[in-house]
Amino acid sequence: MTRLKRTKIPQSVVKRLTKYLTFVQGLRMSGVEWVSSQDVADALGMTSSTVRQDLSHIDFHGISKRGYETRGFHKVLAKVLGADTVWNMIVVGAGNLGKALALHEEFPRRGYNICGIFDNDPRKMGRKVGRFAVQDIRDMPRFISNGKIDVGIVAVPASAAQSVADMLIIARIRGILNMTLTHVVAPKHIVVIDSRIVANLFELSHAITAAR
Amino acid sequence: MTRLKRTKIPQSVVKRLTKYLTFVQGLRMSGVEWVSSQDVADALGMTSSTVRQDLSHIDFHGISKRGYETRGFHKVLAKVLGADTVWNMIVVGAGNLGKALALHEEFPRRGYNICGIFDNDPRKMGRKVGRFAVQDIRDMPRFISNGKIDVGIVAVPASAAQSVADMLIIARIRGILNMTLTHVVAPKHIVVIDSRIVANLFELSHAITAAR
DNA sequence: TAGATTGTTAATCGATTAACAATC
DNA sequence: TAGATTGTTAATCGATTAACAATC
Repeated sequence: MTRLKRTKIPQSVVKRLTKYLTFVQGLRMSGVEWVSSQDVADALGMTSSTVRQDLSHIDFHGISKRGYETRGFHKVLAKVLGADTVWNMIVVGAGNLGKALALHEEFPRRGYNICGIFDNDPRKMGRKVGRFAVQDIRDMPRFISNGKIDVGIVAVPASAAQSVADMLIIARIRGILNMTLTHVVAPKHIVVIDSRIVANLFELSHAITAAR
Repeated sequence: MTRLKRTKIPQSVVKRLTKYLTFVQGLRMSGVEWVSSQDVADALGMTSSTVRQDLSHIDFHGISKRGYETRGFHKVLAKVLGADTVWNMIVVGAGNLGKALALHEEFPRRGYNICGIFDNDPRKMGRKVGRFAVQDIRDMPRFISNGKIDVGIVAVPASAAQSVADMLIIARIRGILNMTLTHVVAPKHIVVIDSRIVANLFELSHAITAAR
């Protein structure tokens, strides 16, 4: 039974672990059984030193001359990232983005189950999004406590982001995926991760502009 | 006329500039005319030192005792991030996520215009996504060169990500927004920014798990 | 065995924070 | 003026890379 290490893994390392997970999963699907730190580094554009240093945060070991067994590698990465368990999520905001996320097959395929979608617009309530009917946001707190919901995805207009986050926090959600541009404030026992697509577009247009 | 500085701005700084832009835009909308580095830091959960250090990369200056004028601050951030110009984008992949992105009002509102959506599935071709008909991916290269397309959003299954990216690269796209989990390889004159929502979910479930 | 590759320590590099003189 | 706040230099902190002994 693989045990997690006590020490906190830096966020920079966690971000790379998500890349390793995807890469190693691909290798397994191709039937590759062993991979070296250099292989990983080459595929993902980094140094083998970084790969080995990152793995030192994890209770998993390679073998000299052979590298890492993909099976165990994949398994431990999934465990460390929480990708080996099932998570219950709700989507708040039934606009185009919220609806798409509620329908995104990739999430349940990976154990991130959508359990409901909420909005505050009465005209949207009851409308079907796949197998879900849009629910009144006022029913959200009860839904969270009844359904053991772990994660709330915030896909509302920026102006409503903080108040929706506050509702989620009061309802004792464990984590928030913030899809809005707004910075969301939360007590530190609640995890907030930003997934701000427009901010990524800013980064992109900056880099294009800056390239000469 | 505001001039951009010569030196390259570190990516860590650029990421924070996107937060400043959103925050300062909100201030302007509320009619606030001046903001101090401490105000920004408090709102976004960082130190005032970081804010001032970040601004040293930019050709914009505050005034002792008053801080920064929001109008100029907003303007220079928009300029540095390329948010003050119009960008032409296409979406590749007409699944739920691709369709939602093609419909996302936030993008054109901010100058990131969707110009078309492509897929390789003949059953999807011709179908309407808002005002767009899904086009054959084989017509993509010509569309890019004819339409002065700057950015390609890759919203296809992970297995197709690299080959789609290669098509975009050959067609001389300037930047790629990668929505898939896969690492995308590109020559260094092509900007690739990852916006991997599932990876953000991994980060989230890791953090929830790691919190004791 | 010989040599490839790990795991870890040490060196380097970069990013964040602290401190403070300049200044409005 | 007095004091708040900038801009920048220096100090600290953390992350990445290099190097190499251990080892399979």
